[in-house]
Amino acid sequence: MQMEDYHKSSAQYLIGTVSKRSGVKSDLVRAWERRYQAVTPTRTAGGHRVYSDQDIARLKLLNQATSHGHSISQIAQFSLDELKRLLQQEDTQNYSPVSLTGDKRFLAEDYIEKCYAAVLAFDAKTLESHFENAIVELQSQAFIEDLLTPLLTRIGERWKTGELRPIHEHMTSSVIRSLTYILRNNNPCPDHAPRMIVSTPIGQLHELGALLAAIIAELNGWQVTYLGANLPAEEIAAAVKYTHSKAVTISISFSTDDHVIPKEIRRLRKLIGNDVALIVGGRAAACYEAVLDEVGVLKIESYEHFRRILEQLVAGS
Amino acid sequence: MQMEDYHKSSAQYLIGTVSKRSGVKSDLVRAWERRYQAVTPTRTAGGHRVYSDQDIARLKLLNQATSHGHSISQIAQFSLDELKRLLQQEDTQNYSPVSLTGDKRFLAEDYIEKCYAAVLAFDAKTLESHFENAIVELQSQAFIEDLLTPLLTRIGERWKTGELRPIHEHMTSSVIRSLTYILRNNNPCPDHAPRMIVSTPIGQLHELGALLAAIIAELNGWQVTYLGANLPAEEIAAAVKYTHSKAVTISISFSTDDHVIPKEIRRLRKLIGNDVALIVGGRAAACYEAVLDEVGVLKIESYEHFRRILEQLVAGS
DNA sequence: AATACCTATACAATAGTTTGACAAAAATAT
DNA sequence: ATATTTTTGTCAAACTATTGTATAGGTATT
Repeated sequence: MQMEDYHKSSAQYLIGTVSKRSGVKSDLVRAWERRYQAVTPTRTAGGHRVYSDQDIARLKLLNQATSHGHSISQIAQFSLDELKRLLQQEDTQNYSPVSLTGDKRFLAEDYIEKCYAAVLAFDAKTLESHFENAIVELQSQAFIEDLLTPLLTRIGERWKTGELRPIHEHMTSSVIRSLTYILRNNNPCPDHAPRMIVSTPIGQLHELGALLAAIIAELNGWQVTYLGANLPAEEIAAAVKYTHSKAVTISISFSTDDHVIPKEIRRLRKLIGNDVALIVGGRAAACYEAVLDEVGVLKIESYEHFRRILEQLVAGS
Repeated sequence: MQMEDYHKSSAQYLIGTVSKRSGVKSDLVRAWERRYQAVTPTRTAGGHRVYSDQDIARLKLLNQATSHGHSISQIAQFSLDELKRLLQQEDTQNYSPVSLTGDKRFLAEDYIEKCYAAVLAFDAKTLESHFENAIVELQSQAFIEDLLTPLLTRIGERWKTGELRPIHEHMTSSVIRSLTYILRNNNPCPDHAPRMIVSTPIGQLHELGALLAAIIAELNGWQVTYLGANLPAEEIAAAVKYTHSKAVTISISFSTDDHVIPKEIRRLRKLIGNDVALIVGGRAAACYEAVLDEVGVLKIESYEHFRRILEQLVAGS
């Protein structure tokens, strides 16, 4: 999985580079290894030591710690976290930092608050940096489920009450769209992944739901083409044809009293044929129950439910 | 299938070309192949090595990575993605490699063709990978100027003639939006960068122009908040207030005969006041000359001109 | 025929390895 | 307080690995 790739690609530096980066002389690096196993590099076929980024970080911290008066023999075997804590305690003689042991649910809630605050303050940079940290801390899975889904739901609600303006949503989707890149690279999709088109029908300008669906599908092994909001049925159908997609997901966030949406859905079904799965999600999807049932649509009821739908589609082909 | 033909048809360079483009001497390219299988070119009937674009990008990255202290034997077999990640992490610590003299203009034209072909084939994955390689090969600056600008212009034209459909544009902007992330990380913006809002006025659904403006501004040291397309003046103005922006850039791609645009522009100027610069670009901007002059708008005439505007705004504050 | 590319081998410059020694500093015992 | 250990950083010698480059003789392409 990702973890393994990550480790594989992190064994890479020879001792000279490590020395420059960490500030610990080569001889000393070797001595610390010999005497206390402070680091345990792998070796090349020829016997040269090969270090990872973690090792460099470790040596940096050890170096700092020793110059703060700690004896190398005592701290050589500390973990990265322990070393960080050590130095933090010393730098800021204040109280101890956050407990890292807390379960992810709590962590995610914390992030939701921070992210929502950034949205409210219209601070894209901070929002992006919170997201980046959250992806690392929570792993993609929990990031989507425990942070992104509830956050976007909340944004949808607050938008209705007038606490948030359209631009808050625009800004948020802009940030999330650029994050897609990281998420995709964390989970490179297989070569013969099933394809999917994600969009929003004409008249529906809110794209957060669609964006979320696209991300979830990508993380579950689909190759997604995300088209953004507000597209007529013909266009969506054309994209399906071009990409030979097996499924289309559209998101409906607001109900309108005209008949545009039902018409579009019927048209879309006719254009893509019955072999392509049509999936509909979004807060207002329930308002069109009748049409959806009529044309054979899979309705998304929850995050879990969407995942099950995706799995079944892969299995049943 | 088309996909595969398409990929295969791009394997075509001999070692001399590869050497010039990647900056790795021919002898060394061969040595890296012999010793570590860093690249695995195909061969002509006569035994000459034949390389693909991917190989060139790969060698370029390997070259950069080695000058960053990685040992070639350790990284030679890394995938393109792993190498990119490697260098991205390091770009955070800043380090600018020497740019080669090779004529980028020609290279960029080559990329334009490839990218356009991918757009036409509606192949998002390939398009993204071309963009990624191009950013590495051309450096951000030339990527924008010699590849992205002409490519988007061409897409705009072909859209008019009906060769391309709306979804082609949607797909392209989707890909470019997620690339924003790389570009931003290549050029981290300073802490006290001037801020700018970029959007498209109500009724204008084409966002490629705005997207381009946002990217250019970011590369020139602005902190940009990109809001996407189709926003009323009130919203744009609110975003300006929230972010304390010094400038607003809006893009107008199509002229409509109603009076929506002129009204929106007048309203926008009134709402943001005279202290905030109002910049307008886009193919159809010229159609509204009268209003633009009336309310004091900076019109973008070319890539170069836009950059000058940006510089003057920074200087004159 | 000229140029560019091929293989194979060689070679020098770095940069890394081990083993062991040594003195300054710090800790401990007297 | 003084003497004795222990810890710790540094260095040197002899040797090996890595890596970029060079040379020689031949082949492919234009």
